[in-house]
Amino acid sequence: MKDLNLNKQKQNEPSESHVIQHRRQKAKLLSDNQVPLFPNVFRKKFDIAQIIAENGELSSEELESLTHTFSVAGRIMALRSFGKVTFIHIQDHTKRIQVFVQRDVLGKEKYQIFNKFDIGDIVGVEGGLFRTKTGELTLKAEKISLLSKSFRPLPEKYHGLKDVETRYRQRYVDLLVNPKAKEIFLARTRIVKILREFLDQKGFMEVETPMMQSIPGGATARPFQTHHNALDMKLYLRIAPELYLKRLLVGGFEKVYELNRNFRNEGVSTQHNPEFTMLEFYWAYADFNDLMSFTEEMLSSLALKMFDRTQITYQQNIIDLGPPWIRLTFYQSLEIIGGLAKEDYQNPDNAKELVIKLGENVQTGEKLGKLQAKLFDILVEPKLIQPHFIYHYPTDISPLSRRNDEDPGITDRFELFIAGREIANAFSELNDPMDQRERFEDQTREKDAGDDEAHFMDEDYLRALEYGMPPAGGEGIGIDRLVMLFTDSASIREVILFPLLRPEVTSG
RNA sequence: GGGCCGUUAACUCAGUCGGUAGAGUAUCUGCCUUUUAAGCAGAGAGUCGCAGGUUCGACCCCUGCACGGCCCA
Repeated sequence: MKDLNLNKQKQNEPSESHVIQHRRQKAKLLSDNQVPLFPNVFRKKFDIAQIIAENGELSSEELESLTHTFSVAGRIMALRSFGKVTFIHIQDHTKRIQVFVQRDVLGKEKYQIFNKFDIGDIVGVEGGLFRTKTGELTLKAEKISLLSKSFRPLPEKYHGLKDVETRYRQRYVDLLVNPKAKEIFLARTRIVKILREFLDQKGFMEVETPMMQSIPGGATARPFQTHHNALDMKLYLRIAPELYLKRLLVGGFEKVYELNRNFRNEGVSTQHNPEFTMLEFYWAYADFNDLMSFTEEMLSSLALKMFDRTQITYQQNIIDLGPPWIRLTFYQSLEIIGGLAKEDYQNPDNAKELVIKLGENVQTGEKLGKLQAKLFDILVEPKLIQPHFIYHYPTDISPLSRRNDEDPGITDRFELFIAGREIANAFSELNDPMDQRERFEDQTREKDAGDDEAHFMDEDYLRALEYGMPPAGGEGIGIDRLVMLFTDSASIREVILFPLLRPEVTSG
């Protein structure tokens, strides 16, 4: 095989990295020598982790006495050549293992071909195991073949890929070179799986309801709009599955859940991505008190399954998810944690003045409940580091919740806060169609007054309630935030594989 | 939407009171049969985010824009 003599060749495309050009030329050289660049014929017999688990403890002598070979496939992540012998590390979806490649074993021709392989190439290897002088379990290659040629250089081996923008835009590279990134998404998958198992085991049934809705409901948020061409109709991406799941309670399913994407047309921050994942579940013949205990059990058992204990560390805070969690009413929290007196938050003028003093905007005609919620957001929420259930929210910010039997101004609703953030929102469901209609009408008035987050009127939902919905409790848990908590991630973008970014500016 | 910060080689980063750029890794060439951030010798590689302005001269100073990060709304 010829040498490349790359230095003598003029680079005619200066916009492209030299590494890429070199690799194109190498690829051509391999092709010219009848080495396929992307063959799909190799079948590996082992995952690397399996080989290490089953043989990692064996002595040199025991390894020598093994009669069978091992075949693995993976990406070359490191390459150290000594001329007639080369060490590489290959990585598959489980682990890395060192491979020792010798000219005397492969033969001159095949070794020369192997010498054209690059870091980043995916290869298949077959050979026996041995231990190097330094004791590392290593595969002695009897055969090594190219399975997929790589044309782009991987990031620097020591510092890895740090640039946050590149990590998000090219997550495939991030996952390849940053073990922490990979761990986060493995954890995410485990968390989701454990939650599903928990709900399944409790007799809940997973369902799928529309993500494209003609009336977006179930949350206070601005929706995305789209259009269906054939039916020539306006559609919205759902902001929540809530109203559909409750229709299913009317339909006779008593325990349902949905764990999937919602879309809200709002800004991007460390805690908001326009598309995000929610778990919502509805439980007939249960109320918000039942849901508090249920939530304690669900999340503490999740911690136990993930870490074998109920304590988790989040951004330097040790948070104990072991039940029972602190329970305070909304008003209690304003007083005890927010440091307010009754007249500060119960008198609308005082509340309004205080909100403005705290630097928040107030719209004209804003209801007391909304002002109180703003006071809560500023004065209370950031202080709720350990798990807190805050319950009995004002009725006028809870248009789908059942009123409290003693006090119609508040609802049987709670939110769960951990690490200063809302993790769950739950309530005894409002199943009185007359009350629900009035609440929708209220919301419609607010929408007309300019609140584009207010709820839409949904006549079909009201019709469903008129057939009769069993008394029930329902809850939503933000999965992204939960994963942040369990993976100690400061930004939601760390737990979303492909977070929303502005389009990349392509030069030329 | 506002404030602050960042953008220099494929990657990680230096850098200059304003005199058109450096290191390590990676790449290429040569040597090397137990290395592991391998080593040694040599070489190539940059529209200093983009566009204007000030200046004899701008990567550096000024303005605008783009993308990203953090904080605030």
